[in-house]
Amino acid sequence: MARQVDENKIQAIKQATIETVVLEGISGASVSRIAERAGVSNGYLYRFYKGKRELLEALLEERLKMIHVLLREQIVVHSSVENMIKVFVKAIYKVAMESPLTVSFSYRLLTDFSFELSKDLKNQIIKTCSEILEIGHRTGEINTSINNEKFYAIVVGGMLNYINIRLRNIFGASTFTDDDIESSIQLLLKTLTPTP
Amino acid sequence: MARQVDENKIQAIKQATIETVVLEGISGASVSRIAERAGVSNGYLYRFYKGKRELLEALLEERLKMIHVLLREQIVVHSSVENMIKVFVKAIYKVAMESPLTVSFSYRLLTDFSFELSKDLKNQIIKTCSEILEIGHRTGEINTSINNEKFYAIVVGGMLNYINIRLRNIFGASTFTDDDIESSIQLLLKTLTPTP
Amino acid sequence: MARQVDENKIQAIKQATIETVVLEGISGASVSRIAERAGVSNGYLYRFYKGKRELLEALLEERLKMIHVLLREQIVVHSSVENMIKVFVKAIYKVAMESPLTVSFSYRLLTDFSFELSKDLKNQIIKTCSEILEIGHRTGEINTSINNEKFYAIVVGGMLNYINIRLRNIFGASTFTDDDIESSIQLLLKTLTPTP
Amino acid sequence: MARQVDENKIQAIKQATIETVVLEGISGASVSRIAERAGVSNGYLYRFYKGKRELLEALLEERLKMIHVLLREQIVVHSSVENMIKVFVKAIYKVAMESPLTVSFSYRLLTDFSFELSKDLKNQIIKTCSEILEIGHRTGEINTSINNEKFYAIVVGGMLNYINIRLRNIFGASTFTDDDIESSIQLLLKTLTPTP
DNA sequence: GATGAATGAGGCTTCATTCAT
DNA sequence: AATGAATGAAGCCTCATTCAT
Repeated sequence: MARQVDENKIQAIKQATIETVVLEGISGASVSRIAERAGVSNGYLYRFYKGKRELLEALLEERLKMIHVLLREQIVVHSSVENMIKVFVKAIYKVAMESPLTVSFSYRLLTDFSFELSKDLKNQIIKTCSEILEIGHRTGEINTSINNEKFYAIVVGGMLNYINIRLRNIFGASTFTDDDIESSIQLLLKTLTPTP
Repeated sequence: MARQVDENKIQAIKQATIETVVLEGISGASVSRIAERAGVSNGYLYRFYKGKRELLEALLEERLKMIHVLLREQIVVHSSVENMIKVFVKAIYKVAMESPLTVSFSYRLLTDFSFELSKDLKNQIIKTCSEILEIGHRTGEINTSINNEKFYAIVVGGMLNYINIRLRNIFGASTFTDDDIESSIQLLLKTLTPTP
Repeated sequence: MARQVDENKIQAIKQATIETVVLEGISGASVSRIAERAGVSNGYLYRFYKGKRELLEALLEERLKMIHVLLREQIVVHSSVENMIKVFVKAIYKVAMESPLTVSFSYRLLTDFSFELSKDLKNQIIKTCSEILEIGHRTGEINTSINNEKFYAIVVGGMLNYINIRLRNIFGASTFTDDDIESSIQLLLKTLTPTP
Repeated sequence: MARQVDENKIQAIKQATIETVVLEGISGASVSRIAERAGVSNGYLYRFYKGKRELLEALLEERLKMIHVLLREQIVVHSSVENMIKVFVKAIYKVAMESPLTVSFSYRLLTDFSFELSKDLKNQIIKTCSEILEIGHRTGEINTSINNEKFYAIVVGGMLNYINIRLRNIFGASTFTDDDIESSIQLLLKTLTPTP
């Protein structure tokens, strides 16, 4: 009887939020500006999110969950950390090329201490990291001085940081070459490797 | 004498700004809170800065100019990129240990695309990077696929990112060991080095 | 048949409005909350009322008309003011016991100067009051210093106020005894009676 | 050095709040309208009150404290309940004539279940009521069936209600005669008196 | 007819900025 | 010179109302 919820509009809100946060900064991302960019009325987003913070955190959660899945998938498929890293890095670059703003968005909120991930996702990420670490330590691929936190900082944080800086100047025409991917992989592996 | 007082107050404002931004977030850093922390009246701040944004950008500029100087100094003193990196990294860590909030501050604003560096500083940074790169390419220490942007991303961005993540959990008691410094150096050199 | 359904829904809306206003306050009584409580869609309500204010005023009008009828009926049946008051008070208490929220609702809106009764109802009430007054003055039952306004304030306002205060603490288990009724009657009569 | 807080403006805010609530209803009393009427900027009142609710409750508290004082003073001066009531009623009427809106304001907020008095004031009021009751029960002036709550409802609530209804139509030129006062006194005394 | 998706005016509040003192 | 009183634009959010379905 009534109009159906317009899925396009929800997507538009998500997309507009990501764009606005990245292009105008977190404090520049006012609800009005997001709504305007999404082509939606000011109060509409409150039908789906309790407020602005919830919107941002939900999006951060969604994006990081996606990244986590990329990491977790590798455990199932590969038995060496090297291969896990290789495939993971390639996957991240794929995302960065397809929707660069998304990566910047994740990075920005992750960097801002005032946004929190859910306990649940945090635990999953820690679990995945320790599983990979355990493998790496067993196979001797990962330096024993590296703990969960450092591993995450290097692999996820490091990748996001690097991509973010690169993206800063090349939005739109963002192109990463195979060399970029390959050198990132080598970089990460080297960092994790035990010092001889 | 009068000028002395002013200098102290300006320093207090700068320090308060850095602390407030890092500890309460960019959006939590209102002018009142900064002024309060600096022990200065609300409007006093406007004697030196046109507004809040100018204050933040001036501070960012100042901090990054400082970092730039650390980099530039090396060109004069050293002839190999390896030594430049070594001394630069040590210098950055020194700053991070003496005033960790300063590093976090620079990182936070640098990450936020809505804050801009001056054209002038940008150019200087680019110039310094290309001079180092030129040396590195001549001596064969740096991979030819690395351009100005990548160099900056890796050396400055990478360092700030890594230190910031480490600082996140250890404010106050922040201690970096010689091992941290050494491994960062090795990491950067490895990344820059041409693949054999 | 179709009309039957409508009648039920209108009643549900009315009842829900009364409950919501009393239990959540006038400003807490949003259209959505009323509609939700009535088990009706948000917009359905606008088929019968132009807007929220009209809904509230129509209900206030309806309830006060009802109270007015209780008063007016007495003129036809009784010839002494004493009897009029007696029966009227009993009738009001009956309503208060059967649907206490209704009484609170009328009281709340009547108390709020921003809601208006229709000119028509106002005139009817004035007319009824002056007819009773005329009788009372003729029979010597009512003090000549009491005019229409005072009469209304004492008899209707006073009753509603007293019942409302009592109800405030006893919603649900609201019980008024015969003593309550009797003492209210005595109180009103005494107040109206000429001082010897 | 800096401007001094303008006491007039604070008074203007209080007065404007009272006027707006009474004349436009509680829900019509928006912060903008209050500020406008007070001739003060929109955000100014947040320097003195945390928010709209606090402003209203502080004012309610202030006004009711004043009424409570009027009641409490009588205990010290008089030994019979009759005299206490007499002087109290006269005092209330005085207030009603000097600043009628104030009385309406108190009544309105008191009637709205969503506004609360402080525990402290509540306790003081209860204490005062029970002291008067105790005296009245000892002297036989007050019906033993009347408890604190009923006493308060009849004496304070009843007076406010009556005055409020009367004021509704006569703002500005509000005049209460000595007869009004006298009949209110008789009314209250009669209500409290034990039935023979 | 009936729904509830969608709107946007308006509410409350914060805070950068100005300016009288 | 320095303060902080005062402003008002702009932010977040609610909700009465409209209208496509």
